[in-house]
Amino acid sequence: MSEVAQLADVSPSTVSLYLRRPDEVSSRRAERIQTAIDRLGYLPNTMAGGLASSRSNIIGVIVPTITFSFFSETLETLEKNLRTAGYQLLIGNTEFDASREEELIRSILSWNPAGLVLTGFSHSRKSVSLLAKSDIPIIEMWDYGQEGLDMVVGFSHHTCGRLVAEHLVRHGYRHTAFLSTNFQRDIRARERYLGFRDAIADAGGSVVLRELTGRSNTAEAGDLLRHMVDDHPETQAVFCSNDMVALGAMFECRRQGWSIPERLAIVGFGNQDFTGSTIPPMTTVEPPGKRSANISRGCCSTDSREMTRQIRQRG
Amino acid sequence: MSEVAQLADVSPSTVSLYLRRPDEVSSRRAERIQTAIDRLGYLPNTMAGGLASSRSNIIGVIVPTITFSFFSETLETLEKNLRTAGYQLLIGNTEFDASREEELIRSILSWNPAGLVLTGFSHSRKSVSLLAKSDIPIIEMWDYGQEGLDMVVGFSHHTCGRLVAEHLVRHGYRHTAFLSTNFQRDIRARERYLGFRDAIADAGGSVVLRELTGRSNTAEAGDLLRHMVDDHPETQAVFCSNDMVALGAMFECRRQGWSIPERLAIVGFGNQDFTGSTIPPMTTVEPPGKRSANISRGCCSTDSREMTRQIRQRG
DNA sequence: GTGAAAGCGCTAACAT
DNA sequence: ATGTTAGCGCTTTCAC
Repeated sequence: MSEVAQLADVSPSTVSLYLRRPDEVSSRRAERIQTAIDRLGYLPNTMAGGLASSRSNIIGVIVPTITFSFFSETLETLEKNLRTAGYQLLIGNTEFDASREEELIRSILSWNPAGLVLTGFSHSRKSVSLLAKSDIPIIEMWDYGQEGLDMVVGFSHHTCGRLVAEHLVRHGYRHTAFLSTNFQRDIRARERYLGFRDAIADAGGSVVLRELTGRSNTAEAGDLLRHMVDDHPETQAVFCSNDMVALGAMFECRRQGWSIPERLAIVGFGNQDFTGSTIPPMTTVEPPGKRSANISRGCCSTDSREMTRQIRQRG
Repeated sequence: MSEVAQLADVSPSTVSLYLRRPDEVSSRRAERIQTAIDRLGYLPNTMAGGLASSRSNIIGVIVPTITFSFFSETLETLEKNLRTAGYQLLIGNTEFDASREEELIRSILSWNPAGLVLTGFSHSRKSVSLLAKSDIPIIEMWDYGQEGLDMVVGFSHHTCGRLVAEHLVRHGYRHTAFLSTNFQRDIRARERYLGFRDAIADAGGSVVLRELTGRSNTAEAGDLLRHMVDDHPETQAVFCSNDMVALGAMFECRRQGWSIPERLAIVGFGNQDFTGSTIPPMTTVEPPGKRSANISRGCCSTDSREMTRQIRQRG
């Protein structure tokens, strides 16, 4: 920067000012500075700036995995919105591991981030105390219904489960199943299950639970479904923890000659692009992943409950 | 840090040394320092450290989008491997926009990263000159066959297209189509098309090209396929630019009563999890996304051509 | 093995 | 609107 200042024949602080608030520098000098910057190919040193101002334009985002389409879409939307506000995302993925989350929080915090976005409410005790010490804005996303550390943007998975259950009951289904990715990994799938189970129970129906052992695996979903129906032939409807699981279930139905939804109704979660093209079109739930990006504009609505109502009835 | 030093009754530089190379500090003091760190909940300031040492543990990774499963899987694998080596990923997504890439390169470079991973060979002139000035290791991934800026890890999409074509020709198909996400966005899909087209031409066959207008859209893929077959009923096989497009194509076939692969063979790209569960199981290409992570261990093999041979013949 | 001193490249008062 | 000055919290010599 001092080189730029020298070449432009101004003081370093004027260059600094120009870089941060260009309109507070006279146009004559601004021009000279810009020329010098271009000539030298000057790139500011963000770390020096961050140290001096003791802040950064980094916003940490911690998700369980970026390979789930709803998380990667959330990230992409978040990034798109925050970028225009001048922020950079530092993305961490925990792989559904709490100790990994703690480690990530620690390392992100050490960057003096402008904010931190976490997934869900479940954090280690140490993570919580780390976060308590920092005074940056913290957002917990993708869940709703508990008291958060700071701000909460999300929806209630329990309610989501209830709504799907009520939807199915309304259509005459009583004997149901929940086909899920592993609860230990996917805590929110468990919440949806609990809400689903409660509402089905309220309606006097039954719920059979089946958890996959691996990560979201379409093939395993098919196998589990087949065995589940063997054990519980009365099952009329299956709520799957995500669209990929539901896709696996749909293919298995076809393999077994079970018509959808007459023999077995299938409901997904995620509203992935392909769900509108399956045969029959898949009934699924659209989580408000794209709206969560609004937090960047200070609109931290926690009242997104209504969004889980967005059950795409298709089947 | 000075607080820690005071509490542990050592000098700040000893604390610094302890943090970086613990075994070079006497165990007595090490213990005192660790106690002080725990008591104070001390978190190092990465930016100060980075400024002083003029390096960082950041590795920038720029991909077109994190919502394509092969990129998000590459990212996850990269992250897993680099994390153990003490690095942090700063992920940027260009949304297939070259000017956006330049912007990202600029902003990542300003963090003094330890390295930079780019997707493909296509960079703006300015990006190239920016990168030339920096002396950090640069990796171009997900493509192969051109001279790179520094290191290259990937495979030839052109060859991939050829191999799929040869595979189809070997199975007796001559009249083919290429159903693709938009070439302007997905340059590598275009490369696969070119290789495919050349090899089909060599075999005396025909190729009809259809590009989607939006982003990977299963529904649009179905529509395009239908119209394409209307126009070219002689078509026997379709190579799709990714598995999602292929999924849309498969559903459309079923909708139209076209048996796979008798009426129409479908080949995908990506080897996504679900491809093994479709009816019939989808023939697809497994890109070496997970092996690209080996770059972290200094193994920058560019000879990954053989990997495109991993055509999962299933149909 | 440990500490003192000198920066790293900026920003943020403040004075002009 | 511009320049001067004093750090930001570390790392890195270099003595000891």
